[in-house]
Amino acid sequence: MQKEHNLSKNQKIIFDLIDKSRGPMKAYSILFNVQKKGIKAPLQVYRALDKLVEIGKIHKIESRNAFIACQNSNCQVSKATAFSICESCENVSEISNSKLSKYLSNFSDSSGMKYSKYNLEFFGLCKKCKSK
Amino acid sequence: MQKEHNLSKNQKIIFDLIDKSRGPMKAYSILFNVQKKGIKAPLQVYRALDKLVEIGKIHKIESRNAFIACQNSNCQVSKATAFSICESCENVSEISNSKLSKYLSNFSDSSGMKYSKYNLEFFGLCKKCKSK
DNA sequence: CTTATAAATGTTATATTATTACATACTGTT
DNA sequence: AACAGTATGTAATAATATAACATTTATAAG
Repeated sequence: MQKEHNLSKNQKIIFDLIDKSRGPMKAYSILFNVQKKGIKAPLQVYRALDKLVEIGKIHKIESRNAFIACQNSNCQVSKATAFSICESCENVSEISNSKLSKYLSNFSDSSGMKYSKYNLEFFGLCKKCKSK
Repeated sequence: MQKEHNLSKNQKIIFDLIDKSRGPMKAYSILFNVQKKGIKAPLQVYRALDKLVEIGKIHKIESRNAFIACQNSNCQVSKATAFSICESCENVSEISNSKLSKYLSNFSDSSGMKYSKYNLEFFGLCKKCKSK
């Protein structure tokens, strides 16, 4: 049961763009693409991105400074994320594997720290690129 | 048996600084700190950082755009890294847990992609910050 | 030793990513 | 209507990172 977040005008414009995109999008590429819709400044983009990340509609791919729509319908908040990234074609996909997420969500080490969030990025070559 | 990498002058200056630092250091803070040693330009710093990352002497904390010395003596290359990050004091430490690294190194999902590298960042409150 | 090659350095300029600061407007309560 | 919280608009600037080009140093092969 997903809480309905009524996206604001800018949030909706930016989410729709990212959601339609094939891969992760960078902030200034988003900006360029939404200028015709009246969004003129980087800050307008970053504010929408911040909110969309906060509510889990998109995730940030930290190693790429790029944003991707959540591909995991029951992922309400970005607190347990895993991605596979092709180092050749830069294709990114979200991994939803319940064993992995269980394992990592319950992970604790000797430091006595309780983790509330994690982000995991796997790198390699995707099927297509491997066979080239 | 660790391959001896003879660091160059700039690499050594920058590695020593990061290694002595308590926590992760940002590129421009490194630059500021090594200017008295004759390193004047961002690119000189980034080139040394790139090399040090490549040979595994330091790691990049992607979510923070910062660099930390490898705390794991047998980690020759940055191909399997995990960190715990306190969201309050920003303390970062490298996790070396053989079960975790085995689990992740052997992980494969349905996409048919074979991973050659991963980076995992856990977030939470460290012991000190939790008790405040 | 010298020639070739790769790696590292120095320098300037510029590209890319992200935030500060401040003013205004919209949305949903009580 | 008054308030609080959220969102927007705009300009300026900070922070992070790379491109391009010239030169020098280190390493290895002949």
